[in-house]
This record gives sequence, structure tokens and C-alpha cells, in this order.
Amino acid sequence: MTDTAAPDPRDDAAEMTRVVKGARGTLSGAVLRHLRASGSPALRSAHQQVFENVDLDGTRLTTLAERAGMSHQAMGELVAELVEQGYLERFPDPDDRRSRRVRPTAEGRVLIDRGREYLEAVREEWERSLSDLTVGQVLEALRALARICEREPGPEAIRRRDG
Amino acid sequence: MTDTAAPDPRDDAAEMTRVVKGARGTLSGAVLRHLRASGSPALRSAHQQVFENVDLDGTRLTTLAERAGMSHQAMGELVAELVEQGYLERFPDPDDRRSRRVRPTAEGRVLIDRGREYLEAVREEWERSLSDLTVGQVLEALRALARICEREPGPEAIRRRDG
DNA sequence: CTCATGTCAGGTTGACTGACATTG
DNA sequence: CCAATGTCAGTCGACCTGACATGA
Repeated sequence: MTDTAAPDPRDDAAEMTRVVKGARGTLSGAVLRHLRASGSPALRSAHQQVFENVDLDGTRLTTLAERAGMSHQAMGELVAELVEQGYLERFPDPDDRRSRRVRPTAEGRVLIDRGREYLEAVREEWERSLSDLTVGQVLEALRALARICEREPGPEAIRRRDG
Repeated sequence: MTDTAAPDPRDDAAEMTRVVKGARGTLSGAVLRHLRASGSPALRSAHQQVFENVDLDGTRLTTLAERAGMSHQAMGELVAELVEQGYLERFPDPDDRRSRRVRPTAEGRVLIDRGREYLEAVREEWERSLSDLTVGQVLEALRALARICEREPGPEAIRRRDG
């Protein structure tokens, strides 16, 4: 019997960190497992950001990278892998002969639909599991948390102490 | 003006993914920035899991690794770096001469307190920013999401379709 | 010429697995 | 001998920066 249980929930703040941290990998991990189990075993977690940001009628690599918040070099590699797997295709940009655009193939659109369907099922079930609040409220609360955390130099209570 | 804005929020499900994903790095990133700015510039994000799981009176490396959900080799490296920085110390395990324990030094305890203080300030401010719900409710909702996502083979709606 | 696009090469971080010495 | 602890070495995934060719 190993004493693996949390040390002692030393305070609510640490618990907040654990839960918020945990939520992330959980959701995208579940989508990934679903897609891999239903016919796309070579997908990797990083690929999700491509499908989340590509437009059906084509998107430039640089735009994809900006939307995903990453370098165009990193996005370029992800796209190359998905082209190889047959989910994306590149075609010349009609407006700019320097660049090309990326769009999902028919197979890619099927994949996107499967992911969306799964996410919608998760959301519906999550909604049903909440008694006194809605998913929309939870998401809005998380956005509020992000605003607090991103504000420099930190939450008001700390600013007061420092200043 | 680059068209960096989200493609079009294709559906609520994708928005859910974005928000839940975003919340994670945001919170631990903010703690890290705070600690680095207030005297511990050499901390890296991976070090947080050590402080979150170490007991004041000492914890074995293997136990630390289990609590953090990672391999003991990886945890061993994190601990070594924090020992080098003076935040942790190792001492012989009184009950088992094969192993040693890890505990925070006085400096380490100060660091832990600073982190906790910051997190409590964030939590208080987050609580104040929420009108119709509490932080506790949001955390409970995230735990519910995790339960849905971790259950195999997926949410009920998909299981129904597959079966 | 400059600016945007995309590729190539190499580096960093945070994890992993395998092999091993030590000791109960 | 077996199991647990911890170290050493090597690998990987997901990103980064720098340098560069190409074309508007």
C-alpha cells in the first residue's frame, strides 16, 4: 500500500491549481483517444490545433500559426505530417503566388466532424451533470480567471502588498 | 490588420476546448512569473510539482514521483536542480537505509509560502469576480468534466451510437 | 530593396524507457 | 533471490530561434 494520496490538501489554493491543471489534458486527451480509436491511430496531440484552426476553403500557414499561437516553423511541420496522412492538402494561394494554402481533404473533413461530434457529446453530458450552473457559466468563469492571471503584476491583493 | 482572430467560432464545442485548455498554463504560468519576479529567477515550470507534493518533514523520491504522476527518474532530476538551488535538502530515511528523503530548506519553505500566498490572492479575486457562482462550484464542475472524459469509452451519447 | 512566406537546421524543455548498483 | 530505491544514459514530442531561398 503506497501512500500516493495527496499529502494533505494543504490549502484550497493548491487544490485549485491541481483541478485547473488537470482539466486541460483531460479534455483534449479524450478527444485524441476517441479519434485514434475510431480510425486515425497516427494522430498526435499537437495535430489538434491544426484542425481547430484551419478553414474549409484554405488557410495560409502563417495564419494557422498565428491562430494557434505558435511559430510558423512548428505549424509547418504539423501540417506536413497531416498532408502525409492524407487529412490536409496544399494548393496555390489564388491571391499571392508566394504562398500556398492548406485545407482539409474529404478525409480530413470527416475527421473534423468526428471530433466535433465527440466534443458536442461531452458538452451535453457535462451540461446534464451540472445541477446549479451551466457550462457557459463555467467557461465564463475560466475566462475571468485567465484575465486575472494575465494581468500584470498580479492579483490586486499582491499588488497592494507590494506597492 | 492580420486576420488572426478565431476563424469563426465554428461551434460551442471548439470554444469549450479553447477555454479549458487556456486556463491551465495561465494559472501555473502566473505563479511562476510571480515567484521568478520575487527573487527566484532560476525556477522552471516543472519545479512547481515538486513543491506541490513535498511534505515539510520529508518525502521519498518515489513517493514524490507517484504524487506528481511522473517517473521517478524525471522527478529525480527536478529534485537535484532544486537541491542545487538551495530550496530542498536530502537526508537519510530513518526507516529505510536504501533511500533518502527530500524536504524543503528554510529558503524552500519561504518559497512555498510565497506561492501559496499568491494563489490565495488569485482565488480571492477570482471569487469576487464571479457573480452567480462560487469558485468551489467551478472546481467541482471541472472535476465532473474530468470524470466524463476519463471514462471509457467516452460520453454516453457516443457510446450509444457505437453500441 | 524590403517584406512576407515558407523551409532547413539546430537547440531547449519536460517528459519517457532501459539498464544498473545498492540494499532490505 | 526478490523487490524497492535511486542514478545514468539515451530518446522523444512539442515547441523554440536563427538562417535562408523565393517571390510580390
